[in-house]
Amino acid sequence: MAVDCIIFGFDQEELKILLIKRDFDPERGRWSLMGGFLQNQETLDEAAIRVLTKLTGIRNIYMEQLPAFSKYDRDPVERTISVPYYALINIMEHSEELIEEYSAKWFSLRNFPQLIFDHNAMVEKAIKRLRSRASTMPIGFELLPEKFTMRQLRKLYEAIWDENLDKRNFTNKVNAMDILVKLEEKEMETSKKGSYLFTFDKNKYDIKINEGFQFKL
Amino acid sequence: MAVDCIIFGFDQEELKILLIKRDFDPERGRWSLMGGFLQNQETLDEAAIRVLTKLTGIRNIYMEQLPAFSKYDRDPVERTISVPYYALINIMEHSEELIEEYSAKWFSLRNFPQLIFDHNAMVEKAIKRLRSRASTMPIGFELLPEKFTMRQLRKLYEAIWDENLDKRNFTNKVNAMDILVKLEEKEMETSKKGSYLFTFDKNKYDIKINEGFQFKL
DNA sequence: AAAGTTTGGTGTGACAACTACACTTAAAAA
DNA sequence: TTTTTAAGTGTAGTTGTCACACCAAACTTT
Repeated sequence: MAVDCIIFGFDQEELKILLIKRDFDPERGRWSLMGGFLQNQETLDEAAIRVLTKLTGIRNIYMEQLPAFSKYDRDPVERTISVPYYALINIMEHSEELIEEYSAKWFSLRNFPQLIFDHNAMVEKAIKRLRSRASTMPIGFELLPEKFTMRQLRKLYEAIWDENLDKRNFTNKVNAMDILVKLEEKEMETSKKGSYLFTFDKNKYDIKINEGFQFKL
Repeated sequence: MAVDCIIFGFDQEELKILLIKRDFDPERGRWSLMGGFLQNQETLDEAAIRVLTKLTGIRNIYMEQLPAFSKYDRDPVERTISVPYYALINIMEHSEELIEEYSAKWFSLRNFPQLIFDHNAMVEKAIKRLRSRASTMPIGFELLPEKFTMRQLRKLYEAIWDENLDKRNFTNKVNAMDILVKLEEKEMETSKKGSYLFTFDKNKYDIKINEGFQFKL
């Protein structure tokens, strides 16, 4: 039993995945998802957390289990059933050292290499799941820094769904949900005028959920 | 590695699950889900199909995998990771003989016994998944006979979501999707006037899906 | 044969949500 | 001072959703 992690990040207005270059057999030298075998007394979730932290150095990563891949010859060495997890991280927080240690690299989702075994299929499934989850759960914020602009948020959703979104409608929808806090602070990098920063108010969100609110984008 | 099946049926305007009374150890005599161990060269899906057919006698059962249960001591005998599958069957088609062979019984979802291990949690997860799937995919028909009345369809969704639905709005919504065929035939059991029978037009549905249609109830 | 009972079948108006769409503002750069 | 760039904002038209009530058909009862 193994777990494999599809690690998503968001940078340069693009979705990225973190892949490792294998320096071990089989398939040494090829690109693959970061994975690991299930250990004694460990749940699958725990194994995934272990693998994720090992590669990124981050704790408390958002992740979700996907359906298992179980074809008996999917791994040529020995029968391995792999449970994929997709994970969302703030790409700025990962540890450069660890990434180097594992010869890992961020790839744009639009253009990444062929992976070993059935890992490409796992990535496909992960994207699909991410797309549908992002519509109904506030998981997008996991991919952004603590403070973010409306533009970043919109570009993120455009990247996830691979479609353009109307600026005003998007802002209106997000504001209508009333789960963000608009800060005094402005971000001055991407424009001369500067744009206000927001944070996700998890507390307020939880309260609203209890009152029957439903996230929807 | 094992699979466990949450088998749903619909009868008497109620959702039911099919449970077996174990005549083997451990937990002999208690109620549980029907399950089985993964065999050589078999995928998890194939294992689930095998288990489902063994108990119901039906082939081509709709089923979907749920996240694995992997606590290391969930099974007291030996470490077993179990992948639950929920399945939807037309309750009229199951084989009475097989059910007897396995001392299986249909229970109302509103009132079924404590199950072994973590099986109750599996049922919980299955219900949740069924509820959300039923909103966006035409899987309800799997629980009904080939020909069904509007009332049956509505009562089914009322049972799945555990809420009352307005008769006219439901009919309007379903008709607006235009994926059912209204037959000449009437069903005369439940009313004096008789009510028209419908079938799900899978073909038409597939065509509409390709054109961008999205099932929604 | 008339009245009663039961379930089937149908339409509309009010309200909410969604979509398309364009100009002004702030600040830095030229 | 002008130009450039992205930020920020509102509305009208349309579509979808929801609440809601009566007549029809056929059998049962008296």
